Amino acid sequence: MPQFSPLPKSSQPLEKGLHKDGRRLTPQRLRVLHLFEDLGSGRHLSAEDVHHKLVESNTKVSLATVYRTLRLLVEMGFLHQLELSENGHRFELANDDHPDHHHLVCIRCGRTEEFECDEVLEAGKLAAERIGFQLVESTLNVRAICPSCTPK
Amino acid sequence: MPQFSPLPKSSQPLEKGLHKDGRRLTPQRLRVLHLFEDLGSGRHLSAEDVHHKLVESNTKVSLATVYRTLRLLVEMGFLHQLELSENGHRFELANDDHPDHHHLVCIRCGRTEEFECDEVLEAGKLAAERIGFQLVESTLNVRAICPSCTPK
DNA sequence: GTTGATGCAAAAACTTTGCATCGTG
DNA sequence: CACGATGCAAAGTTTTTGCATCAAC
Repeated sequence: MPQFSPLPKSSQPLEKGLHKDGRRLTPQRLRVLHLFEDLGSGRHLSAEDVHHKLVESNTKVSLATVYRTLRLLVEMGFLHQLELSENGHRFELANDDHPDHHHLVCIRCGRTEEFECDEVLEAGKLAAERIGFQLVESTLNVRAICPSCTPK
Repeated sequence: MPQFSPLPKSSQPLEKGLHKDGRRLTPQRLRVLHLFEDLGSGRHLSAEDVHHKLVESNTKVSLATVYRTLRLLVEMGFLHQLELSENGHRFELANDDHPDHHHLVCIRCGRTEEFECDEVLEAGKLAAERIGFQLVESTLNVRAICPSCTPK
């Protein structure tokens, strides 16, 4: 009988949120969320990354379920979906300790740094208000070239 | 013999930029750029949109060439590639009359509005400087829900 | 005439879906 | 034990690529 890594402790908010909508808490959903939590804030993973890491740590999960779960966790507000990659979406933990923040991406090597800026958040909020939209989130994407990729 | 719409006047900046790198000015490249110029600033087209519009106006061009041309025009700085769509990239004219601006997207219906904000640009510039990156561009993506999509 | 660009079709990359089966509640 | 979730494989999207041919320079 194969050895599986132990299931993480149940997540109260996840379980409650799921049951509220008649959904079920499954090991796969728990693992995906815990993967992000274990890695900590500020990690940007693709669906493929998530699948790889889970399979590596002996979690039985299909890529299709990873896609379904990531979409679900975004809808539920546990993850944010980032729009900064050229190829494929990336996901990060939506964490209260690490609120709305922005991304600085090197267009050559893909290195990504984060930063916070209240003025930017305020500007996004104002822009939405002024036109009568209801704000969901606003993020500043800064495209730049990092020191290692700067031509001498 | 089929009737083709007349070729637009040659674009000096496009022609010069191409020749500088040993590239060639082709009718397809000219048409793609002129499509954006004719539509004016603030239009966000997918590769498929561009292909459709060109074929509609009797321009013989393949989808593969549209993709190749869009990438080229972005590299050359004639177009910007937007990162705001869930499915597929969108492109817009990079116009001096219509400088760095930001996008407000309805996450339900996709309606997109633009706005400008100097504070945001300044924040992006500062963030890049502080970490030693060389700024390329910074845009604020505001995700929101437009009035028609707001639940009553 | 050279060599870069195009068109076509095939393939690659990414994501969704139908359906039988499994397992949570 | 009902019905939501999963796995698998197939299909759908979006984008890229190899290669023969075409055409800009």
